[in-house]
Parts: sequence; C-alpha cells; structure tokens
Amino acid sequence: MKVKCKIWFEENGGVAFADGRRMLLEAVERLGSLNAAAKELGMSYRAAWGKIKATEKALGMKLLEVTTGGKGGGGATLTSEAKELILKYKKYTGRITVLMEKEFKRIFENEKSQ
Amino acid sequence: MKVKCKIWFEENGGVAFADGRRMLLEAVERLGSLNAAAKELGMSYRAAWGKIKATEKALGMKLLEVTTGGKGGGGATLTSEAKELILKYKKYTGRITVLMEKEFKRIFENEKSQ
DNA sequence: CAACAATATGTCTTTTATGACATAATGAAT
DNA sequence: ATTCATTATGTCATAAAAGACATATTGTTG
Repeated sequence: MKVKCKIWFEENGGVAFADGRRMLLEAVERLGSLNAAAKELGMSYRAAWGKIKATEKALGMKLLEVTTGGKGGGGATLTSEAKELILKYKKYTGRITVLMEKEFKRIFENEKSQ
Repeated sequence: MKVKCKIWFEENGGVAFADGRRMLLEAVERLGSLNAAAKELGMSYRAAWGKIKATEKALGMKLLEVTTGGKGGGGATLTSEAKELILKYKKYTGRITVLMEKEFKRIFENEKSQ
C-alpha cells in the first residue's frame, strides 16, 4: 500500500494552484510562450490558457506578462509574483513529500512503534 | 491563500481509501449497519455499498463482516483489518495536517526565513 | 498593407464521475 | 411459509470536468 497526496492552494474557496499549473508555468518560463508550453505538455492552447486565467482569477494575481503581435506573434513570460509562487510551492511540496514518506514508514511499516 | 491537501492510499495504481471512506466505515462501526451509515451520511445505500466494494477490491482487503436476514434483516461490522486501517489512517493524517500547517507558516508567512 | 504567429474567447462535444431507480437474495423470527 | 430489514447488483439518468473546434485580435516585420 502506498500513500499519495495532492497539495493545492486556495483563495476564498475556489481551486487555485497545484502541480499541473506549476508545470505549465515552468514550461512558459522556459519557452517564452504559452502556446509552446501547451504543446510541450500535450494539451491544447485553449486548455492551457483557461487554466492560467482560472488561476489568476482564483488567486487574484497576475501570472503572465503577455505580448501579442510582433515577430513570432508574441509571447508570454512569468511575472515576478508567479516566479515567487512556484519557488515557494516547490519548496513546500518537496518538504511535505519527505515528511509524509517518513511518517508513513513510522506508522505503517514500523510495527513496534505502534 | 490557504493550503489544502488530500491524502489517500493506493494499491497497484487504483484509488483506494481517503476521508470519505473513513467516515463511512466509522459510521458502520457505530451503527452496525451499512444502510444506516449511508443514511446518516446522506448518501444512497447503493453509493455507499459501491464505495466499500471498490475499496475492498483496490486494497485487496475485506472491510466488512456481513450478515443478511434474521431479525433486523442483517447488518455489518468492521473486520479487524478495517479497524486497524482507520486507526492508522487517522493517526497519519492527523500528524501530516499538523506538519503541513507548520511548514506552510514557515515558508509562506515567515518572510525572514526565506 | 498583407502576412504571420501568438494571445484571447465563445461554444459545442465527449468523456468521466456520481447519484437515482429498480429488483434480487438472504435467513432468523413469527 | 410469510414477513421483514438488510445486503447485493445491474442499469439508467444526471452532472461535472476535460477536450475539440472555430474564430477574433494583436502588432511587428517585410
């Protein structure tokens, strides 16, 4: 038996930010384009854009700095808020994952500590 | 912003056991009947039964000791495996919840510790 | 000013999950 | 043997989530 965990952030009740969104933002940061990021993750641009918008609305935070037109048609980069968010998110989830593994071993696999 | 977490157990990939199932099992233990437990939780017997069956299959573990017929029509009680499972589950999730709160404060609210 | 590649949205379809309905089967008690 | 409240399941309807399709907008570059 394995233990799993999904960690996400909420603001006033609504869904907000979890691992899928984090990967999407990281891909945008790396590729400089939401369209390219969506392609890389195998999802439609429409879906990716929708997730970003929903997250921005839920957290009340602007995530992408966007330009349209121009050479290459435009692009998107992360706001500093977004960068800080994914940094803290990764730090947090990494730490929790370690703690969960440790506690799981303690409670479920080390019978004598019951 | 708040952090949320859903913890569940898996066995070979499938869903298995999380908080809803735990409450259902506890209600069965208290009431001696799956039917009564379902009523208490405001779900249909069909749904409750389906969840139990799915969990038993996923974990490869018998959860309910069942009798049909007789005075009162029958009833259900928890197997010792089931009792042990919810005990450990509660212990585990309780511990993780505390740790998550603590880490959240440390990473998201205590700026100087960045 | 026409072309281009990306952002920006509305809408429709498909899939998936959840719950509702109906109907057996059980077996002690009467 | 009839009754009764429960377990046991198949099937169908409904709701929610995810994805597909189409189309407009933008603004620099050639």
